[in-house]
Amino acid sequence: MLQVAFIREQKDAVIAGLAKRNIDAEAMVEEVLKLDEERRSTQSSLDTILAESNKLSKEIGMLFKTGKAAEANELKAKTADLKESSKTLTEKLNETADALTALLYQIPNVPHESVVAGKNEEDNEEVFKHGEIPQLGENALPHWELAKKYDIIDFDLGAKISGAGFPVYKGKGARLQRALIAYFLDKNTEAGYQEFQVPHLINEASGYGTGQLPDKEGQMYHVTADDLYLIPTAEVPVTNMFRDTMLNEKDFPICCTGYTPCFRREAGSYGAHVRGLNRLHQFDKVEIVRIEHPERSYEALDGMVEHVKGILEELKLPYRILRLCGGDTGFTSALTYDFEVFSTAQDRWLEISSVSNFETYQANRLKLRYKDENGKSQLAHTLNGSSLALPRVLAGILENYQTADGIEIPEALRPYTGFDKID
RNA sequence: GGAGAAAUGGCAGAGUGGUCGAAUGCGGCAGUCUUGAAAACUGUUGAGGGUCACACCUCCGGGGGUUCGAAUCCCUCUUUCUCCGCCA
Repeated sequence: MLQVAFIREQKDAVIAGLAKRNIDAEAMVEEVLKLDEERRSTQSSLDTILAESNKLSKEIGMLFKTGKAAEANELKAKTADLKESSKTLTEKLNETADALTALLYQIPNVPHESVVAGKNEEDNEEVFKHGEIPQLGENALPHWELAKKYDIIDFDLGAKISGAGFPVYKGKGARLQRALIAYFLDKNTEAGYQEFQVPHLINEASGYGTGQLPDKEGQMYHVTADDLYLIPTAEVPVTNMFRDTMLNEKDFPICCTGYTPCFRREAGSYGAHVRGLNRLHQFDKVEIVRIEHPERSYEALDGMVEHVKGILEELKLPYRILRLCGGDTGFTSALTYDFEVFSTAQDRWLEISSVSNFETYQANRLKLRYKDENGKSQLAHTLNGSSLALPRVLAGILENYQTADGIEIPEALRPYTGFDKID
């Protein structure tokens, strides 16, 4: 969430920034400032009462110690009023603070200055494009047909044991998937990211920490018996490792990578555009997460973008990079670049990575701070990106590498698959 | 799942109702000494709110309670450890 002090000092910039998301934030911002004002004045009144009450308690203690019980009891009587008003004020303080927090949870991050105003994906800016789109001719098949033809992914079998959106990978399909995971993890660790294996179920506090809760509650699978959520992305457990953490400047940068399955309910998503691997309830993803010094986070974001570019170029997949417009940028993000691979047989771009800088938005919820050179604690910046989301990369490979008699395996993956063709 | 023990500052570890935000040690930082370093010595060193700055308030795993007063007593939750049971 945004810091109240930031809203107070940069009110106009906050409103102008949120306008790029098509949000008229003026009323919310005014309400935040009002609640904050109220919170502080209530706190101050309460402090005065508590100070008085602490003073009396100490005096009572001294009196008892020196054997003046009568005087002590006299003072005791005086504390009753203080107690009553401190109780009332505490209640009011809690109400105000809760209302303030609840409101702050509803305000998304302020977009970076480079982000353009826009409503939806149509307003995103293409900032980079690379690779030749292969000419496959009339007989090119979409990946779900290829999956059937070569018997490498079985959607019906998954539907039988779980439901739609839970594919079963078979044989060379399963092996290709495993190869991609290993390949991505190796690329990431070579680039200096430390590998982690993290829990796939998270508690409520973690959901709040990275911003999935409360606003995306419906997107996650909720295991009610134990009040845990299935992770929608490794971002959640990985970033939450740093919840309630005080870092030193020399700890930066912190670079993590991890492979996890991801679970998303994707309620209400049906139709042709979600066919095959395009949108799933369970999919695999290798994620990179960075914790950065605020002054270097955009440099880090660029570095992450370059890193993902390197992988896609090694896989020789045609791709483009979009800088998301205000309306399409995720709730918690200040700046997001989406990577899309061109899926030849479907004749459309598929999002395969999303690289974001959250600045202090997550860190504020997470209480993820560091000590600056003056010994003052400051919020760190958090970033993350996919490198990469498996199903659509797989779709891209199947479709772009198909030939009349099989699917070629990209050169870079062959050491991992152990075969160079699916046929 | 059953029985018991525990949770204190970056770490270790005192503290069982009243000048305790918390002894002590280690670590960190600054200084003295040294050509420099180490060692030794001296000082300093938790977080949040609040203030121009002080004052002041809150925090001893989380939440609630008792009390004029709680790190200390009670309830509850979570986590860790030991023993038993079950188990990939």
